[in-house]
Amino acid sequence: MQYKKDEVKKKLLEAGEEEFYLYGFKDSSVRRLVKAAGTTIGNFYNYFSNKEEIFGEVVGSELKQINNFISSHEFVDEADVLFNETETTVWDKVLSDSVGMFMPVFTKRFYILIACSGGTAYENSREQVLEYIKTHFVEHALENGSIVKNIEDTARVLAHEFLEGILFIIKNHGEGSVAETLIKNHILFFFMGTMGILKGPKGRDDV
Amino acid sequence: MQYKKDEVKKKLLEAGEEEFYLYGFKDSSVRRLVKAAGTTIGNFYNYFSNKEEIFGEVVGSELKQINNFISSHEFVDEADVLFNETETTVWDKVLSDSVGMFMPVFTKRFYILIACSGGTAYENSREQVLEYIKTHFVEHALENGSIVKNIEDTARVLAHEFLEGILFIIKNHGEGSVAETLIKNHILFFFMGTMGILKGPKGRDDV
Amino acid sequence: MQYKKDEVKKKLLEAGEEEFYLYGFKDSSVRRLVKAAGTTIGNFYNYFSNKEEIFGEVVGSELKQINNFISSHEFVDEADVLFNETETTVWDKVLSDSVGMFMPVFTKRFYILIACSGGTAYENSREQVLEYIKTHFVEHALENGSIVKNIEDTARVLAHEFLEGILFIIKNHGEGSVAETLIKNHILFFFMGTMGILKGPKGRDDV
Amino acid sequence: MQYKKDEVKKKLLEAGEEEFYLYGFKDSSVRRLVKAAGTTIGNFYNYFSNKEEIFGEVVGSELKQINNFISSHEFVDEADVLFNETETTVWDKVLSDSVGMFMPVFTKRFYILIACSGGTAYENSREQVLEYIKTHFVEHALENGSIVKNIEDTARVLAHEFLEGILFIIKNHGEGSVAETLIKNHILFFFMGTMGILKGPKGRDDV
DNA sequence: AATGAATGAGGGTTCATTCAT
DNA sequence: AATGAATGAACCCTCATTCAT
Repeated sequence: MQYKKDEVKKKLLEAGEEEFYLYGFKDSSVRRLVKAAGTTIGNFYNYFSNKEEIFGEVVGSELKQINNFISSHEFVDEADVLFNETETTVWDKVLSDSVGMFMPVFTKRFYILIACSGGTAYENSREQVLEYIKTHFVEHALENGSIVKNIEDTARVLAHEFLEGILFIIKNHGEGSVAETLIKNHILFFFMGTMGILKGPKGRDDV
Repeated sequence: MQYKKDEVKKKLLEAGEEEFYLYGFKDSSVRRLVKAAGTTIGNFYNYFSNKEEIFGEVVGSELKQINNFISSHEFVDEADVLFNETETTVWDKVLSDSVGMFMPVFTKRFYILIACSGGTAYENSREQVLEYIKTHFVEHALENGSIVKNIEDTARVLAHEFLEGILFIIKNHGEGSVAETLIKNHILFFFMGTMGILKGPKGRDDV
Repeated sequence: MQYKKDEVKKKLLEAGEEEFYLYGFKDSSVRRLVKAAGTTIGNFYNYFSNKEEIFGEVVGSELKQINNFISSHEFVDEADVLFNETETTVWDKVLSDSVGMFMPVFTKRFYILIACSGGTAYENSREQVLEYIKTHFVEHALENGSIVKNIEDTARVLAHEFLEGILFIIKNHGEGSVAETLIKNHILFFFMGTMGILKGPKGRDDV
Repeated sequence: MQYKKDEVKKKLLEAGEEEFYLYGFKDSSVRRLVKAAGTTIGNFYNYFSNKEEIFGEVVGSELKQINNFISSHEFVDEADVLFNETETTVWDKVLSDSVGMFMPVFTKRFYILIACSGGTAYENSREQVLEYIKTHFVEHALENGSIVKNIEDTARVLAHEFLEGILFIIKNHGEGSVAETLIKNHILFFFMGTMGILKGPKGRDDV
């Protein structure tokens, strides 16, 4: 009976993904999960030693991908291009070229990792991503000599906002082309706003 | 009236506030709540007929305040001033004058009402506030002849982002003067970004 | 504030009567009772030391009355008249004359004592009344030389039936004139049936 | 299927039968029930989704049997024979022949269904059976031109009495041969009494 | 006398997890 | 590998009763 082993595990992971996505880890139910996967509670524990473990397997690869992404500095490099580009009309074009690079990160499982991991060992992932966004935002902000008060705290707020925008888009528009457009708008908005409050109104240096 | 009635009810409400704030309504525990309040389960039900009722008493006045605020159109009027002000240097001043008006709304209990009410009759509050923000954002956007794609969906994303920014500030900075500064920055950021993507780069109409 | 003491107690007893009548002792609620009486839980315990005590005061006098009735042999004497009357056409008249004598016993509180006392010290009242009915039924039955099998057990069944008929009438028709008619019919039915199975079909001795 | 599944379910149903029989549905306790069945609360909910479900499984087949019985009109046909038989000496013989037909209906679970179902979806069963008995009683009564006052109400009283007699026999004598004798006597008593008050004393029409 | 706050046991039910089969 | 029965703690809530005021 074991020849379908991988398939069962796959179904459990898929059902787990949906379960955690819909209810969050805390309010997820193993009973409901296994029912959706078409197997039984007992068998569930042949594949995972507890509820947290399957959560880890659902989001684990996502976490690696994020870490890879972060350490590759791809995003930072793109941001550099935008920040250093004074001619804002170019932004739209640059974004269109590079947003496709970010999209593979912004998946349903990314959403689960960040927004549904409360009560697990992964619940600090959000904080890590937040810190990453904030750090690079602050770096650029300081480089550009912002005169904004509470720059550190404001950076955290904006980082949070940025992240929440992404999560909202994933949640409501999945991973399709509409999502891509919205994320492009979102990033554009974010840079516009950032430029605005860091460099001053109109995004110019002369203020 | 018994000797400690008001005091105990106050303690219960405070403990409830903290409980709902930390765990959300769904994952809150009456046992933990009453323990924190220094009383017993049985006594809890002398003050509230069920868990949802105490939640209602914690956030009820908040909801009224929000509704008053929304129907007063104060925020909309302020937004009008900002949107119609082409000289962006004025924005900072206008905001400094008016942000104090919004602050009384942005309380911890506002946070609970919006972010911790899942499972209660109040869980649609978030959607209402979101809709309110979106509606007025879209109105102005359309007035200003935006060329952004998916304006409706983008509006929802931005509305969500705006709300999340506020909630984040409340969660991390309470209701003090730092919070006020952050909210000012946040709103400024939001308008800068909005102007940017609606009117085009540099906030000008000529693009 | 004590000048209305008796009145409060009276209201409690009335509310108790209704409470026990509607829900029975076990499922009765002191909270509901005191609410109906227009007073408070605390005050209730100034008048009665516990739930069973008020039950006792509601049905106590009833119990005495029944005991008086039983020891007075009024019912037995009437039954004698009927049993010894071979001309059954007279029964109706005899009953009409004597049923008024029984009616004061068949009150709402009698119903409560017999049918709603489960869980109290009074729950054996039913058994006592049953025994009383059975004893006098059996006495007459033996006197009349019944040939029925299991006369003792049958007597208990019939006694129970008789009692349940009375209780049903009280419950559904109160203590008015309709109730009186029904009780008359009921007793007539009971004697007819008793005569039938004890003396044989047609109530004659020759079978 | 697990090794003890059927056995445990059987024990639960037996314990449930006893629990409902002793305390009625409302005052029954799942904790007590599972203790008597030798299992745990948690396990109970592996077999039944709630307290009412096990009640349904205890009495469900009984309800079907009653409905079958009622719709088969067996009882009515037997009653016809008795009512139309003027020679009452035959009654005893007729009853002896037919009472065995009713016995399978008069079980402990029938008792539970009728007398212990308060608070469940089955609590109207008593009323249905009562109505059934009353209807057929009234039919015959009207056919025979009774002169009894309040025939409708009296019919309900007698129906109630009849039913209570049966329940009492089940409660006190189980389902054995003694019960059969008592039920025979009970039905005989019932017909004797009915004939008596409907047709007049001595069961004749000439009064 | 009157108030109602306080207590804690018990109500039905859900849960993740263990383990015998 | 697969099944689902078994466990017990925890969930929200109701109850009769006590006692400080």
